[in-house]
Order: sequence, then C-alpha cells, then structure tokens
Amino acid sequence: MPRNWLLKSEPDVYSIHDLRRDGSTSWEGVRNYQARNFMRDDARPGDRVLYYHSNASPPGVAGLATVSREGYPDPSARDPRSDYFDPKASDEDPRWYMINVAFQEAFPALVSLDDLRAAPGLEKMLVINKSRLSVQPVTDEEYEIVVRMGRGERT
DNA sequence: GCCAACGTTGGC
DNA sequence: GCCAACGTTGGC
Repeated sequence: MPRNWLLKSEPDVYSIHDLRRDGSTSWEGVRNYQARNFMRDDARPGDRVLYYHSNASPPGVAGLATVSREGYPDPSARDPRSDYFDPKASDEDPRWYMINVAFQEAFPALVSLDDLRAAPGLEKMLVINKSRLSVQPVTDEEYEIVVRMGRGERT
C-alpha cells in the first residue's frame, strides 16, 4: 500500500509547472531532520504526493506527483558552491537525503490553504497545524479529499 | 542536558 | 516586508 505525502515547494523556485516540464526531479535541499527521516526511511517508489506551493499567494496544493526513487544521499550537501552546502556532511555520513518525484497532474485550480482549513475531514492535516514541516505524511482519507477538491469533483 | 540566542519558514 | 512559530546551535 503506497503512502501519501505532502511536499512543499516555493513556486518561485520550483513549481508544479516546472515539474510538468521536467517530468521528474530530485528533491534536493531539504535541511530538516524530521523531513529527512521521512524521505530516508519511509518514502518508496509509487507513494503518492500532494504538491504544495508554499510562500505563494495564496498557498495551497497545486497538483499531484509520485515518488519515483527512494531516499538517497543529497549531493548538494557536499557541493561547496551549492546554496544547500553543509560542511558537516561527508561520504561516511551524508547527513541529508533526497527522493525523486515524477509529475502526475496539475489541478485545474489550486486547493488553497483556506480551502483545506474549511474542508470537513482535513482538520488534522499537518499542513494546517505544523505548517513548517516541508515533507509530511498524509492519510489516505485526507489524500482522497484533497484530490477530489483539486479535480473539482463534488463529494 | 538545559536553554538563550539565532536563523529560517511561511502566512499574511 | 513583517513577524510569530519553531528548529538548531553552542556555551555552560
């Protein structure tokens, strides 16, 4: 059974439309231990992804993706020229991990954070309460509700 | 191992 | 651009 995740990206940096253009991408640059652990330990190919635009107006879920590669060391942590360079990362201890994600679909209209807050069944979504976590698990029920909202289906 | 200082995230 | 929330760092 695939798991469900919500991944945040700032659309000015890398939006769902960039992902559609590229087909897939490596999710580099996550520098938070809880988010890292989810990618390193739990994410598997075939897991389902809600693609969330943060720092946007409005913020919200912009589409769907899938995990296309399980967690592996994030090379940007070892690259001194990268914005994501971490001098404490090493070959023996990569410290930071990333996954690959593949484009699935862009919603016809954004499911805004306000929409999420207002939707029955989403009261416990982490994005509403633990808004800073950039990789977070989503329950099957939450996933289905958000997908229906994103596709404009009536419940 | 505590906790103050600091840096970052992200909604507004 | 502001700033509250919160994660991380480092001195003790």
